[in-house]
Amino acid sequence: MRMAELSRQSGVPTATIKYYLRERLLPGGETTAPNQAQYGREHLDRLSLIRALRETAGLSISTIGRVLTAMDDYRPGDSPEHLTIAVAEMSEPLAIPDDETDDYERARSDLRELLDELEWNVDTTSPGYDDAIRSIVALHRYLPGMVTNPRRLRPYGEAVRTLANTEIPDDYDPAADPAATLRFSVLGTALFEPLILALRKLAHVDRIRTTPAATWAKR
Amino acid sequence: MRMAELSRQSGVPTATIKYYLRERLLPGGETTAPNQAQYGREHLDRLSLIRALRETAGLSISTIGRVLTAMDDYRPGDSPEHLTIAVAEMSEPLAIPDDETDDYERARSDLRELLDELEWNVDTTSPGYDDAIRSIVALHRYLPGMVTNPRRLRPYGEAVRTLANTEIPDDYDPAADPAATLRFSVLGTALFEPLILALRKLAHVDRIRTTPAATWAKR
DNA sequence: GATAGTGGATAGTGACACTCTCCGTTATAG
DNA sequence: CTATAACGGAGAGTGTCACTATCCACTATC
Repeated sequence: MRMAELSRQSGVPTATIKYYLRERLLPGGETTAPNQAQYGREHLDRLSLIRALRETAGLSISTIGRVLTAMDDYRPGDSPEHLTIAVAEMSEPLAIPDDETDDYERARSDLRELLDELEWNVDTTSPGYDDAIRSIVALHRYLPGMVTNPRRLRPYGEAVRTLANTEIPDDYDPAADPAATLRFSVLGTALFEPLILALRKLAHVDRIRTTPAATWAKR
Repeated sequence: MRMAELSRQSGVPTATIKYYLRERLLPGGETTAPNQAQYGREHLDRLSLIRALRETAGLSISTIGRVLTAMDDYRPGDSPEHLTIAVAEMSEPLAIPDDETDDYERARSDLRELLDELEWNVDTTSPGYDDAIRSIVALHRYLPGMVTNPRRLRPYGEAVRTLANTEIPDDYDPAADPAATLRFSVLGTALFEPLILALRKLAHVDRIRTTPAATWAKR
């Protein structure tokens, strides 16, 4: 398969494929002549992964590059925890502005309290940790008076724990097919995110339409 | 308060404030002379809302414009369901490409089945509906073989329903302070989103580190 | 009355994700 | 064995976006 066919099957314009090649998101094909290369199923799969992360998850090209590099670095036999390294690359590391260390300290202690209460076996380098800090700081900043202690945050922790339990079943075996597991791990994280947010909005509508009816029915 | 002071208190550069004024995100101050205007607390609050939607929720300027317009159109006395109109503006309407109607039809029927099973009182115009369709289509497209019937999606629905129940408590009274309720509704939707996603990643790490230990401990 | 600051208009900037054009080379149809 | 189409690769160009900088005549304030 050469470029035109790769473009046709993937639905990605050749100019864009060339761009991804330049950015090293996509490995080059096997060159049969100075200006001829063969692409295979692997390129098709990689292209589909890139488009999913780009269009659906909204990641930038450079972030996708980091995620793909982390995925490529995975070796069968690595502990399953390595699966999370690629996921960690999906978010930016935390940079604390000089004048806001207090806010971050408070957020850190709130999160630590929450994680202790939930008895989660995670640490400050785990994927999601920095994002959680950022979110809690934003909550303090933009919804002043919003408490972010475990009493308030625990429902969120419990809700996502039940999700994690179904997403990673008891018989989950990362050793079975490491490449497929890795792909599923990254895509699952990225593709289910917008679904969760969308369903939450729908749940809000249902809740407003049904439960507090008594409050406004009498007006 | 004039522009320099508004900038100092909000932490937003004057050039950016002027830009928001041009884009009509921020109403002009009360003009006391051809080149003098007074700004108040309302401008400070609005600016904080804009920054939250921009920086934390990552919404575009034009989307923020639509959300703010919807918020401004809210009138005390409107049914609480109007609270969701501003939230609906946070997402793009669904545009179905000509050649993919089948995928969308399948996604629609899967979602309908799920909503029926959950007995949610929502419809196709509710905020989140189009996003959910988009997500399910992406799941089919990028994780072929992924089933999206209620058996798979129900845990997500149940998880966000418990969230909605704590986010909108039984004694929730939208008539109490409509402006504050509206602000809280929009900001709550936007600011808790990244927190949910971050906690989900942490839950995955915990799950991988604890439960399926038996699977890889023997290697 | 000097100087700093103001609101408003216009133009410029840098990042981003492509997209276009060109080139010499290679496949392939007639 | 041509003629033509397609190829891979390099570089420059494009459109959008969210600001940011520069001017300007005018106003506040010391």
